[in-house]
Amino acid sequence: MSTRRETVRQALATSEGFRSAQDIYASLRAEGAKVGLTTVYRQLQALTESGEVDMLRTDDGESVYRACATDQHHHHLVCRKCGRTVEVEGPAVERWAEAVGLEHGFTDVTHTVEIFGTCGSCGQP
Amino acid sequence: MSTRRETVRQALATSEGFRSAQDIYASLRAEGAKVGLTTVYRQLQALTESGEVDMLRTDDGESVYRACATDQHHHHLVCRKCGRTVEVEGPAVERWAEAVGLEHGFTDVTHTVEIFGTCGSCGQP
DNA sequence: GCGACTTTGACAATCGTTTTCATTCTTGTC
DNA sequence: GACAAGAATGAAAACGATTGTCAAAGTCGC
Ligand SMILES: [Zn+2]
Ligand SMILES: [Zn+2]
Ligand SMILES: [Zn+2]
Ligand SMILES: [Zn+2]
Repeated sequence: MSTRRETVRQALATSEGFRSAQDIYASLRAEGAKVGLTTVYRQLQALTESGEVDMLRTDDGESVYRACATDQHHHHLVCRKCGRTVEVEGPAVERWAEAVGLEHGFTDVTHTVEIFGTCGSCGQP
Repeated sequence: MSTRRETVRQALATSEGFRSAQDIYASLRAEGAKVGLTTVYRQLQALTESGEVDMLRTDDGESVYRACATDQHHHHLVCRKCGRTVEVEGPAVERWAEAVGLEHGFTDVTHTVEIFGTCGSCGQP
């Protein structure tokens, strides 16, 4: 459908880690794509809502996006320095979160789980 | 030391759930306290750094603060509607996160885990 | 009281994100 | 093709939480 959607999708597809909207916008412009910042935001939002793209917030409140390989529920192990990201699953955590919610009488239980660290490449001084 | 620190501490102590800086500032002003927004931010930052107060980000990017009962590492089960919050611990999750990090060669592994839901009181229409 | 140092808070500045709205495509119809 | 109606686009303005600035006010030791 939208050619802009494809442009943004492509930018994410060729990225290893999570990237911010501004970041994506800048690199798209750098490579000559004619696209506006507003549209990048809109497409990212649409892609996120459709589940094609994962979004999370960095420590400083910026939203960052990533096109993950799997479309199943999963979490991330993210390198604080280079952004390298590994998709991880943890059935035990899923069950634990659900159980904790029910145990306290909560319904519609969801959770956010992210793991941060310094990856092997970035760890060597 | 600072009387302002105590004011903010008190505002948090009498709150059940997480509250934003602006929110705290507004209610302090409402009850006649003479304090500036900048100072509320500063005190919250100091309290957070000292570990007395927990901070997390809401879906819409706002930072919210809470004076938790325990000073040990823990996570939260938060009601989406009324904000009621339960402090929860999950040794298994701690180990899992650490293991996932090491398994992929990551060091200085940390994690964020929050559980959201609708509490019993808010669930009944 | 006085100087040195710290704390405070009104205000301006920052910055990611969202709104606005006029212009530019698309698409369906004649 | 021409043309109207609707959707998509993006430049610029608006927004809102947070942070920086800096002069005034408070604290402390003397
Ligand atoms: Zn790395
Ligand atoms: Zn999960
Ligand atoms: Zn509730
Ligand atoms: Zn933990």
